[in-house]
Amino acid sequence: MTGSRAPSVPGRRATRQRTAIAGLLDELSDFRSAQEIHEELRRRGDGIGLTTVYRTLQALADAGEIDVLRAGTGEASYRRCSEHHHHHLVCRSCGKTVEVEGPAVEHWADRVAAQHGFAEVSHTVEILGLCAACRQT
Amino acid sequence: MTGSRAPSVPGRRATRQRTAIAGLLDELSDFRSAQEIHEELRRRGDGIGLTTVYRTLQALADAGEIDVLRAGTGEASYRRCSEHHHHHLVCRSCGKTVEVEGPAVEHWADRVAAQHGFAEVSHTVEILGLCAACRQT
DNA sequence: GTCGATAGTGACACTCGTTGTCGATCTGTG
DNA sequence: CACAGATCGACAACGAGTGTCACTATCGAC
Ligand SMILES: [Zn+2]
Ligand SMILES: [Zn+2]
Ligand SMILES: [Zn+2]
Ligand SMILES: [Zn+2]
Repeated sequence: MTGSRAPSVPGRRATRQRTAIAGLLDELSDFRSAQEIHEELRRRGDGIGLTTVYRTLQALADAGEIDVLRAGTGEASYRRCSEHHHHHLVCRSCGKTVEVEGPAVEHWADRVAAQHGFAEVSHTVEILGLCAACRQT
Repeated sequence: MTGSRAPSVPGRRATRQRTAIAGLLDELSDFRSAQEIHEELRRRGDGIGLTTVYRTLQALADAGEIDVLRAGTGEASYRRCSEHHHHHLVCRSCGKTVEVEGPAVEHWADRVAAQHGFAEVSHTVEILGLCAACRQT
């Protein structure tokens, strides 16, 4: 289903490393840090440099192919997401992630910004909590 | 008059450095990083260590006396805010900050989290844009 | 006012996520 | 296949933030 995503961008070559990273991201459903992704790839025997992982994730994020989540510590986490605009509901214990939408929020943000004379508006909305599974311990 | 905010907390002493930091925060209306606050205090002749600035801001944030904003880089910025729950509308060019409220957003976040079985919910909402002044250039 | 316990300070070393460097290597084209 | 240049990755460097610890300042007790 999430099969072959052509690099398509001119000057962007398909390499073993990029294929491995993209493949792993397709498997995972929660946000993972660059270091976690690097470790997992190494564990699987894919020799790959940490620098390359950082740069590839950065490029994918810039291209809008993956979402970035900056937790409290400033450490960035990455996740392959659907294309349309959405936000995340994340378990602060296990990292379980749910994509959520909220037209009301989108309108509110635009309206508030306009009322104060702001333009070219963007916004960040993240919801953190404890999922049902993590609560029953 | 945002005059004298008593340290009041037992074991919390009033020092020249803390008074200077609190005083500067009272003057400023936009988010400033620890380093910017440190520089400004030095410029004014208040000899003060960067470590102390970091720790004092951390303590004030923990005590809920100031708000923390983590920009894209992970660098934290601080600002004295009103006490009730609110969010921020920030100009990405000049840093001008407006406090905004949105009951609709609060309810939406709680409802969405509950629907997915999440508890102990918190959220982060920030709106970025270009203020009217910055647009006319 | 002075004394003393102790919270606070700050120069410095250090952590850690992330980025810069640059010679070696790989890819895709002609 | 040969080649230009994109890419890789080990290593060094960067920068925000924290830990350390000897020195200092605060403030309640006297
Ligand atoms: Zn969970
Ligand atoms: Zn949105
Ligand atoms: Zn502005
Ligand atoms: Zn809120």
